[in-house]
Amino acid sequence: MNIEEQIELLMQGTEYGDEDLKKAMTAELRERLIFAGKEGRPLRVYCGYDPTSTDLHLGHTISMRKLRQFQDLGHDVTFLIGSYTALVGDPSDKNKARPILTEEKVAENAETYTEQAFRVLDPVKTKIRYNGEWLSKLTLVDLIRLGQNFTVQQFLARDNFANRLEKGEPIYLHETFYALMQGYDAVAMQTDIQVGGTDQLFNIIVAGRKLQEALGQKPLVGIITGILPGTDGAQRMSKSTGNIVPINSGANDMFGKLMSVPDSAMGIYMRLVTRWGPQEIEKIEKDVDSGEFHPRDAKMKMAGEITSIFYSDDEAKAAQENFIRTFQQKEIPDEMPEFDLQPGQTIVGVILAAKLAGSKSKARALIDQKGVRLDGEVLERGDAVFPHPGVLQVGKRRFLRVK
RNA sequence: GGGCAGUUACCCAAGUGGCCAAAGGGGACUGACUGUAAAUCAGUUGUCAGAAGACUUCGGAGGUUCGAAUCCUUCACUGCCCA
Repeated sequence: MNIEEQIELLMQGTEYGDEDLKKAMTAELRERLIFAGKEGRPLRVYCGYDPTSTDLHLGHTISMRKLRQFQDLGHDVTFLIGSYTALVGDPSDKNKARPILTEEKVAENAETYTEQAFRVLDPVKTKIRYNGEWLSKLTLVDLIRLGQNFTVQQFLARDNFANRLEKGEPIYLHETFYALMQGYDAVAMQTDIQVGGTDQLFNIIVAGRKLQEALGQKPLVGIITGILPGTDGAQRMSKSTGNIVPINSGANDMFGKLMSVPDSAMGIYMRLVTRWGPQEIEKIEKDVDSGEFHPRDAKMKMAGEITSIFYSDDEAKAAQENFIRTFQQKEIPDEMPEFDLQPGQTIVGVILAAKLAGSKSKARALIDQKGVRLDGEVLERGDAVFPHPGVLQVGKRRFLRVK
């Protein structure tokens, strides 16, 4: 791959919110790549992760995909665990202050986090470091010196702070430390390239670069990846909005969730999550536009590609077949949870016991709405004794084999 | 430290003594339509009861009243202004 092709790939799916900034970063990236080629030294690339949760979803993997692209091009990638920054809680992606985690919890989370991350990254080529390594050594004086590089106005200009200020919501002082700490990470690792989401724009472009410059280093190049919308296609994928595609919930589930993503979000999913490069993606989009490729089939291809990143190719293929059978041909899926019927148990009782509804009222409502079927027959009376063993379907996608 | 305002269901938000299980919106769920897409239409959304109805809920605790989300006291939390 020549330099321009590398740049095209590495800038795929980036989002700077400002053309000039993007141009500047592209130019600096080019400069670095040329430099690296001449010196014969790989670029030092990192992305930081706060192990605040352990259930990773597709949104978490975007920056990992980007790191992987650097890895595949032979660069030196560090997976930085924000053991110390997690203690503060990043204000960037929330409009509320985050609860502070304990050190034990952070260590515990880090383990499951990296294990999942290595489905995207190359484990052999990845360095893992913890930012507590250097942040724990900073003294109050050091912190004050770091703080001298920034003004309060710069912080207040950030979207999430400005919003909260306007809405009259609290902004805690310690939240402003976060950017300083992250900027110092870049200094401590003598970073060439830092990868992060648009929510990290300030932390990367302002804090990291400024501190490096102040401390006599060449300011890093920020690769700012776009935000992945959730399965609703609109809001950012996040656990609290409930629109996530978890990476650990099985191939069938992943495939199905990806198929439920609106068409409008396909482009960004392809750019941010798949292993495909710019040419492949453009071809798919062109064929869909011209009507040669049915959007549904394009989405299936995408869902298959993504599923096979996290599971084996065979599992991905099986998930696709299962999807076609269940939803396109309306047959029952080959795998579903099982339930042992107790004598005398009512229909509502079974739904409740199998946790297909949260309360009796909800279960009754589902039955009233004709949302409950047994072997394809709509069940009318919830209080009746469960008629006979069979496949119970609640809503469109929940199945239960009652024995 | 002082003054003022606020805290309502998953979220936003109306409600200022009975007609309040609590308007409206969002979200979620179900059905129709479909490509399990989007859009659209109809419905559901505290718990229990087959219906009538009963019970628990409006930041926490206590009180006034026949009756409180609404009034009083107190505590906690948040914001704004002043220092």
